[in-house]
Amino acid sequence: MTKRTVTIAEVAKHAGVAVSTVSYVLSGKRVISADTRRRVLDSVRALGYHPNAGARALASRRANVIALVLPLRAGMHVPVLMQFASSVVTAARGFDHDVLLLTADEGPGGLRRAVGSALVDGLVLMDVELNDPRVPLLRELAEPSVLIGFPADSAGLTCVDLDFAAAGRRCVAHLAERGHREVALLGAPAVVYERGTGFARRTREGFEAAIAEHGLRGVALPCEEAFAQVQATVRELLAARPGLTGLVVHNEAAVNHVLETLRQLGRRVPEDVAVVAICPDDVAERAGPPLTSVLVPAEEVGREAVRLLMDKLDGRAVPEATLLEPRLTVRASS
Amino acid sequence: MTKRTVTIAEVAKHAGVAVSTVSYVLSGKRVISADTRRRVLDSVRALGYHPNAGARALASRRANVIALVLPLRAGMHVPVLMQFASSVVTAARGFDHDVLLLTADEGPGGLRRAVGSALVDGLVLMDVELNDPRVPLLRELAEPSVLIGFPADSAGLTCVDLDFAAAGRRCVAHLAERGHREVALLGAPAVVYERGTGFARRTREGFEAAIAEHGLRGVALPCEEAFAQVQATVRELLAARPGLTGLVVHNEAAVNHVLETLRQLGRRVPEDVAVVAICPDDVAERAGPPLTSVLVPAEEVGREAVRLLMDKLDGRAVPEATLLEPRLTVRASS
DNA sequence: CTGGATTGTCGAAGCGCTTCGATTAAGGGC
DNA sequence: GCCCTTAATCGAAGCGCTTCGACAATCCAG
Repeated sequence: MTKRTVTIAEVAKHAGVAVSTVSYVLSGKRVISADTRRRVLDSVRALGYHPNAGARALASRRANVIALVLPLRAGMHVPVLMQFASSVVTAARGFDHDVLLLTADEGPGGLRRAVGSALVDGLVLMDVELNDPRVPLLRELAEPSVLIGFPADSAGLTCVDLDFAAAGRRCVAHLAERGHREVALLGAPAVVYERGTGFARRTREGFEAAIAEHGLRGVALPCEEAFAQVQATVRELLAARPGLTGLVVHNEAAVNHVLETLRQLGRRVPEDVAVVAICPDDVAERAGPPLTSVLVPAEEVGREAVRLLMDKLDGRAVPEATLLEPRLTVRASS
Repeated sequence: MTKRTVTIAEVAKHAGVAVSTVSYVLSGKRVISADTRRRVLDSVRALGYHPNAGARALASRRANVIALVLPLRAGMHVPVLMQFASSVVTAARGFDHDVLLLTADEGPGGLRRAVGSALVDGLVLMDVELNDPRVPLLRELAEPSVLIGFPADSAGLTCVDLDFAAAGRRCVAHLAERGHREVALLGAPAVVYERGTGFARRTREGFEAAIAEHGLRGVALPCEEAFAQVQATVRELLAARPGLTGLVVHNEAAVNHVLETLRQLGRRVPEDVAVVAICPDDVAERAGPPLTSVLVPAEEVGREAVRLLMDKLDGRAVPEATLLEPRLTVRASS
């Protein structure tokens, strides 16, 4: 069907116009008469023309590609990353851009190379931590960029994330509304807090602020993910706080273990203990019972990140911080 | 530090050589004296030179980029995809290639565009199903490619995957060795079999072949993922087959629910029922008790896919099918 | 009518790189 | 010592596209 490789010159000849006219039809950067435009587009279709990406990038100094930079230890916090990635690609395609996948494993050289070689026009960094080593590099490169997550010093950077503090508050507010007076947060494993991962800390801060505000009693505890450890944590928690009737779980790997332990201890959910989780919807829906939850809106975060980056690439001003509102879905656990 | 954008001409001037000499030093395609080479490389470093990717692609007709094509409904089978992606990127970088992320959501046009515009030199398709719509397109495009997973008709295509049939057999063999005589496979949700997803079916076939071979009694059942449904399935299974003492679970979302149900029914693992899972190591390790498991070696599959693609790009012959041997890790559940 | 805008199209000059001869300088056989 | 290799480097011609200035044709105010 289509010839081996069709160039703009062949399209121009086929349509009986100059090469530059074809280019202007395709880019819309100059006015071309409707008649000519139609003929050109017909030729494009007839020949199966696709502009050569390299040539275009070279001439226009725009690759129309953005980089999506994976976090360092890809092992962590994994399932949601794929959703980010997927939505970033979809959103970018909506702006006629492609997405290059980069890992931070390659070190600073990798980013420097991608930017220096003009492979990409901008960067989206996923899962940024409080003291992320990619951040100083980013400042040095001065390439348009958007971070998913907040570093310790976010001055001058464009960051997007779910408002985890609000999510923590939202969960507590929900439990307070339901009449619970003593609650607890089971969060990420201790090592995650130590590493300074923003989302874990911010949820805890939101949780603590909200229990103060609502006049509840409560604690925030880290929570490991192995069954035996979860079991021990939950046992100790309930033993230490017999009056506890509300639980916020921000740990999707542990949440099923938490539920099982409650059942083992004879605590019914939601009659004896109400549970609210911060986790993806599929985990919440599959749990027994299905969990009232706040979702990390990966889809929306990715889309927003791309939108912001496109604004920056086009020289528009963007807000430094974009925090997405948590939405709580009530299911059977509260 | 580094100037705005350094070109090869500036490097050449700085080193006192011709532009082409710099190019040959960098590509190694012609012999350059050790002395000149050193001077050129010094200049490259001093100026912070990065070859412009677009120009290079245009002149050499090689983008040094491969496409990684996500499956259609990214929702399915998700966590492992990120591991694939990550290992594909790492492997590709080892061959001095970058990775462009494409979704199948964009439809055939997306692939056609990426290939037609010479954005990419080759394709890796993730999570290929038996009747994957991307496959006919791939044949039409005739672009070097490697599939992760096997379509119904894989003639002429290069495919890589874990040998799921062998994995199913391996699990049964392990249970047979431990003296179990009646076993069952709890697999993917019914809809996955109906869609014709290769890995689910092949595991079941391996399982069925192996129980025949070892003279065991057994059934293979699909398994939904919601807690209540898993519970019902396990209850019915145990009621129908009181002599059952071995379970193979090929469903990482359901496996914790299966374990809880066994506990509820008073069946101890491994004393009363042995469980072997096909799932990522982290899920197996976090379970209670930690599960004997066969891992989907995502890391290795990704690396292998890239190696094969590079061979094809360099015109080397490659085997059509590459099946990776399953490795079984014995933990506390068998 | 005429002259200055406006509209639509063309041609050519790059963008930064690779690659193909061509060229020069040594090296070696006789 | 001469001629033919071989080794090392150079120069120039593109690769396919965008973009700028120029130009012809059309328009409309005066």
